Amino acid sequence: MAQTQARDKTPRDKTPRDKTPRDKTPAAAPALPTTAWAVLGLLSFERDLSGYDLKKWADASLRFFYWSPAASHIYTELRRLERLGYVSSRVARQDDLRNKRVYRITRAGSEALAAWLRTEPEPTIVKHNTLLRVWLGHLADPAELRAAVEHHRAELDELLADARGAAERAEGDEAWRYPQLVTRWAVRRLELDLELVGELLADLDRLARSSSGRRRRSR
Amino acid sequence: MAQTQARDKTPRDKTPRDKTPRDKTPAAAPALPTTAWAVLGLLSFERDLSGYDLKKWADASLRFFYWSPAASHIYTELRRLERLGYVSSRVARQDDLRNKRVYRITRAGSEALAAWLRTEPEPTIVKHNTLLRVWLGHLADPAELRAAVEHHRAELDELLADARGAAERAEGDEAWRYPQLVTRWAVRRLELDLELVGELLADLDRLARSSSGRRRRSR
DNA sequence: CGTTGCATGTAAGGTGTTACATGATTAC
DNA sequence: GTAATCATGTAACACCTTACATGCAACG
Repeated sequence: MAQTQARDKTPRDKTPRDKTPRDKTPAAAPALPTTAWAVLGLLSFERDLSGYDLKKWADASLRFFYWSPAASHIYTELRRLERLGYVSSRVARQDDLRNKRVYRITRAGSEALAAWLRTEPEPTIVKHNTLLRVWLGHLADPAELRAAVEHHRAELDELLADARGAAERAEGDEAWRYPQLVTRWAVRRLELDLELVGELLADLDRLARSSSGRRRRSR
Repeated sequence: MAQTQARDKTPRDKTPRDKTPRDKTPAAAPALPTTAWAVLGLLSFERDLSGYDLKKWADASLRFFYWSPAASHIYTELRRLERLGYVSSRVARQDDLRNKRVYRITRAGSEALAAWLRTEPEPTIVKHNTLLRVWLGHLADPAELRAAVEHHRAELDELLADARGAAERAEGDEAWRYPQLVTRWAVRRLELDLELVGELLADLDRLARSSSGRRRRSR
């Protein structure tokens, strides 16, 4: 009962639902998709980042415990945040490269972000697409099932390597202690996940062996 | 680089994209949202289930390692599956209760499902909304941060209890060995998650103590 | 000379959610 | 009497993705 429900939207009251805040007081954080808060959060660490920078940052940090939005999505959210007054932007001239638009969090943005942090966290979302296939194992060829799980293991390996890299790179910096904490947590979690995958493979093999007596597989 | 990308859609070729299969040979599984396969998968275990039944089933199994679709969504997917010929339905009369429409997987449905199982699993999706808040800990009050994590722990506790219940209930049944395997896996994973949350709380406390010297919190 | 990185954005549309409507029966 | 369970469905729409367009600079 915990996993599904969502980021409570503003009650649907038929009016075209104006996105601009109805008054100046930012008391409670207005309903925004988590992506917007995540992008704003990235800008709370470093100023003058471009959409392109933010995408790279997201890939190098958010990705390990949340997920990384599409680049085009980041640009869209940035424009929304600017409309709300949560970020300001300016064009940074680069003589060697193309000019870029860099963003900076505003006072109002910091306050809104802090207010959002005080709201109750949405439930964790886990969609384990490999497990879903294992769950339907009675319809699959044991060897192919195994291959799917091993493919998943390879992905975890890669993700873990990346997360470890990120954890090392993040070391030492004062202001980044919380992201560090989370990155280390992500590493530990991926390690445990890999252990579980190992057990899963063993279970799978046992199951395949035990039913190989009257093996009546089509195809 | 693994977490984001998605269920590769059929290449966008401008034509209105007919959903009905273009010919009779079901060779490759047509692109369908995972939810559709999950619903079809539920029907591969038991026949003559109503939309209502399926929702309950999803809540009692899928939920622990995937997620549980909204009831209205299940009804929509069932109609799509029937249009595709993957399920058939009939009205089951009930004299005590309202009549209901029950569904059954067809031959074509089983084959399409098996074909889908042979496709490469989509990457695992994890959106850890509590960790996202911890990640932004420098903007939060330590006590409130702790409360958020404890709230998450309570949710995990509840989910774990439910998963354990499901694991017990599923025991013994021949045809359900794979779902059992997955449910047990989900239980183990939730247990590990709870351990990690404990560690996280300890880390958080350490961090809060170490920085309580020049505590300069706004508000 | 093709690919990769930098850099931004539009358009289309799929996936899934909430809100709500409806209505009967059983349980407290 | 009122809440919960059974049972199905429509409408609106938020969220996010892919495909694609554009263009320059550097690298091999």
